[in-house]
Amino acid sequence: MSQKSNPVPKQAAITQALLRIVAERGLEEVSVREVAAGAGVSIGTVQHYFPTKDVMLAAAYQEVLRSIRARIEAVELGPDIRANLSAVLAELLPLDRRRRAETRIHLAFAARAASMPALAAIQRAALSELHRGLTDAFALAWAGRATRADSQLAAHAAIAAADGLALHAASSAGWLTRQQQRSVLELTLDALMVIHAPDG
Amino acid sequence: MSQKSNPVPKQAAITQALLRIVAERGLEEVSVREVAAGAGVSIGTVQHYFPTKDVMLAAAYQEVLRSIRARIEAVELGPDIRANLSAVLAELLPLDRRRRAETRIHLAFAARAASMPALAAIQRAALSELHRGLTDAFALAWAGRATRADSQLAAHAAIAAADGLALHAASSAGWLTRQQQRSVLELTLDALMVIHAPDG
Amino acid sequence: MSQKSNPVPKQAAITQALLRIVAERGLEEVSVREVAAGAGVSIGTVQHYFPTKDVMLAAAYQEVLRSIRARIEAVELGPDIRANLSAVLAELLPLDRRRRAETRIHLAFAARAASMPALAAIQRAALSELHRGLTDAFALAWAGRATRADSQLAAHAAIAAADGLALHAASSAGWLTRQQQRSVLELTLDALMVIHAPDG
Amino acid sequence: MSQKSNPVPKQAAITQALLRIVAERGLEEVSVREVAAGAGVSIGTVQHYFPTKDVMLAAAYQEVLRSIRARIEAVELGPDIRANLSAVLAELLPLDRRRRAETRIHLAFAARAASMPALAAIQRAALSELHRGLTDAFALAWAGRATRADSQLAAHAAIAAADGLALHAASSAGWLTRQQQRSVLELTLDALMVIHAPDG
DNA sequence: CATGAATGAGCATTCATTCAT
DNA sequence: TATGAATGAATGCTCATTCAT
Repeated sequence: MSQKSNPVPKQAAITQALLRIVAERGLEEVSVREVAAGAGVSIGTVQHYFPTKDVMLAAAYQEVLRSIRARIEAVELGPDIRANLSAVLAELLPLDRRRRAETRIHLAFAARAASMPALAAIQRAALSELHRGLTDAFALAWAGRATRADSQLAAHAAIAAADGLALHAASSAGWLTRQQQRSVLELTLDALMVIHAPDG
Repeated sequence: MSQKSNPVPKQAAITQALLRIVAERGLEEVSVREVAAGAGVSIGTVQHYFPTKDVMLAAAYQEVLRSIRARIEAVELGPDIRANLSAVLAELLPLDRRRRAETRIHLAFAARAASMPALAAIQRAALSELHRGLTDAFALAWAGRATRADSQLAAHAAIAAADGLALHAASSAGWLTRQQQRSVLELTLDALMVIHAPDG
Repeated sequence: MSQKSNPVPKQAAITQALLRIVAERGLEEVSVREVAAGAGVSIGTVQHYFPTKDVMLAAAYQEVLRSIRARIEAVELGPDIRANLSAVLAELLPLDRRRRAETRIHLAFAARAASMPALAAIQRAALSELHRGLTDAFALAWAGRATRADSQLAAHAAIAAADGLALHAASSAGWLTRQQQRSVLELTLDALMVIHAPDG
Repeated sequence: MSQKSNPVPKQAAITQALLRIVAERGLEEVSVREVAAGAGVSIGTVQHYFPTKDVMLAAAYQEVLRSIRARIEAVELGPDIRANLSAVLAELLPLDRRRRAETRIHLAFAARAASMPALAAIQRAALSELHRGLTDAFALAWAGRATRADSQLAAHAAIAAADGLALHAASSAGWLTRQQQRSVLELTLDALMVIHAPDG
C-alpha cells in the first residue's frame, strides 16, 4: 500500500487489537477471528505472524508488560525515596483510563498464567525486575539499618499491596475509589518505612 | 423426595466438579460437558439445575466463597488480636493443597468478574463482609487511639496485602515460597499495627 | 383450583397455546416447552394429555380445521347460490385478524402435511367435506345444464383459487391487498359460473 | 483457481443437497449436519460458504426459484396465447418427478416465508416477475377488449389457481390426480379467457 | 507477505421423551 | 391428574489450525 514505511506494522496492530479486546471484554473473548477483525487483517495474516494462539497471547502479554515497564521507567525519580516508591507503585493501580485497561489485561493474563506455564514465566521475569528495583530503593532508604533480606521482604510486601489493590479495584468494580486506592497504598508504604526508620 | 437422604445431592456434585476443573485446569477449561462428566451426571441434568453456564458459574463462585468464609469462621480466635489477624488472613494464602485450589479458583473468578458484573457483585459482597470483620479487629486493637476511618483503611490494606500475595503465588508459580508468603504477611501486619501502637 | 368447573379445560388451553405460537412465530417454533409455557401448565402436563409431539400437532390441526368448518357453517346461506359461494370461500381468505391467524396456521400444517401422512389424512378429510358442499352448490346453480363431474371440477377450481390466494397472501406479506383478494376471488367465481350459464 | 473447471462447485453442491433433503423429508429435517453430509463436505465448509443457516436457506430458495423460472422460460411459446398460458402454468404443478420435488420445496419455503421476512421478499420478487408475464399475455389475448387492470386481476387469478392446485396436490397426497390437476387448470383458464372473449 | 478455502472438534443450548411419584 | 427430575441425542454455531496458492 504505502510506498515507504508501514505506519502501523501489522504485527503491532494485531497485538494492540488483542489487548483492546482483553481490556474491553476479557481474555475469554479473544479469538483469532476477533483479533483479525479488530486489527483489520485477515485470519491468515494473524496466523502468519503468530502460528498459534498461545504464541499470540504470549506476545501480547510481553507487549503489555513492556508498556507497563516503560511507564514505570518514565517516572521522574527524585531524592525522596519514599516519594519515588509511591510514584512507581501508583503506576500499577487503575487510576486512569490507560492504567485501568492495563490492569484488566494484566489481571486476565495473571489468572491464565495459573494454568499456562509459558505465561507464568513471562510474569515471573517482570515481577523479578520490579522486585529488584524496589529492594534497592528500600535498601537505600534504610541504609545501614536493615539487611538485604529485610529490604527484599519489604519489596515483596509493597508489590503485593499494589497488586492486591489493583486486583480488588479491577475485579470488584466500585469496591475501591481512586482516592481509597491511593490512601491505602500510602498507608502501607508509610507503615513499611516506619519499621526501620532512623528512630524506629 | 427420597425418604432418607441424598448422599451427594446432584446440585452440589455439579458445583464441586466445576470447582475441581477450575483448580486443576483453569476456568477456561470449564465446559458443560466436562462438568457433567466430572459430576457423573448427564449434560441434561446439569442444565436442569443450571439453565445456563453463567448461572452455573455464579453458583460455583458463591459456593467457593461460602467455603472460604466457613474456613475463616472456623479460625480459633483468642485474646491476641494481632494473632487473630494473622490467622484469618493466612486462610487467604495458598499455603496448603486445599487453599491452593481455592486460591486458583478465586483468582480465576476474580479475573472473570472484571467482565461479568454478576460475578463482581458476588465478590463485592464477600469482600465487604471480610472487610467489616477486619475493621472491627483493628478498631479493637487500637481502641481509642484511631478513628473508624483509620481502621477501615488498615483493613483495606490488610486484605490487599493478603490477596496480592495470593495473586502472586497462584499466578507466578514458584515466585513466592510458603515461608515468604507468611513472612511478608506478618511484616505487613506488624507494620500496620505499629502505626497506632500505644507508644507509636 | 376452582371448586367446580374448569373454565378452560387444560387440553383446550394446550392446543390453543400451540396454535397461538404457530400463528405468531411459525410451526417450527413449536416446542413442548413453549407450548407448556404458553398454556401455563407444566411440560409433564402437556405430555400427560398428548403422549408425543405428533399427537399434539394432529390434535391442534384438527382443532383449527374444526374452527374453520364452524365458521363456514355459520355463514348465512340465502337463495343466491353465487353469493353463497362467495361468502363461504371468503372464509378461507386472511381478511381479518382471526382469519389471518388461521390461514397462517393452515398453511404451516399444509406444508408439514407434505411429509407427515397423519396430517395429510386429516387435511384430506377436511378438503373432502368442503369439496362436497361446493359441488352441490355448483350442481344446484347449473341444474340440468352440467354433469356431476362438471360440478366437481368447478368445486376443485373454486377451492384451489381460494387456497391459492390465501397462500399468496399469507406467505408473501403485502403481495395482495384485502381488496385484491376479494376481487380475484369474485372474478374466478364469476368466470366459473359463466361456463354453464343459462345462455352460455 | 483450478486449471480446468470445478465439476461441481461446492456452493452449488451444498444448495442441491439442501433441496434434496427438503424434497424428500421436508424443510424441518434440514440441518447443517445433514446438508454437509449430503453434499459430501465438512460442516465447516458449509459454514464457510453460508455463515448462518438462514443465509443458506435463502440461497437455496433463490436457487429453486431460479430453476423454476428457467423451466418457465424454456417453454416453447407459440402464437396461441391460451396454449401458452396452459404450458407456463403447468410448470407450477407437480406433474412429474422433478416438478413434484420443486413443488414440495416451494411449499415448504412459502410456509416458512410467513414468519421469515427475508424469504417473503424473495418470493414476492418471483411472484412479481411471473405476474408481469401473465398480465402481458392476458392483455395480448384481450387486445382492446379489457383494461390493464382486468389483465392484472386475471393474472392474479391464474397464478392463484395454479399455486392452489399445487398446494393441494403436494400437501394432500392423493387428493388430486395429475389428470384432475390438468383439467382444473384448463377449466379455470378457459373460464377466465371467456370473460372478455370477442363475443363474450 | 498475505490470503482464504477447508477442516472437524468442540461449544452452549434446546429438544422430545421416560419415569417415579 | 399432574408434576418435574433425568436423560442423551441433536441443534446451530465458533473455534484454532492446516494448507495451497
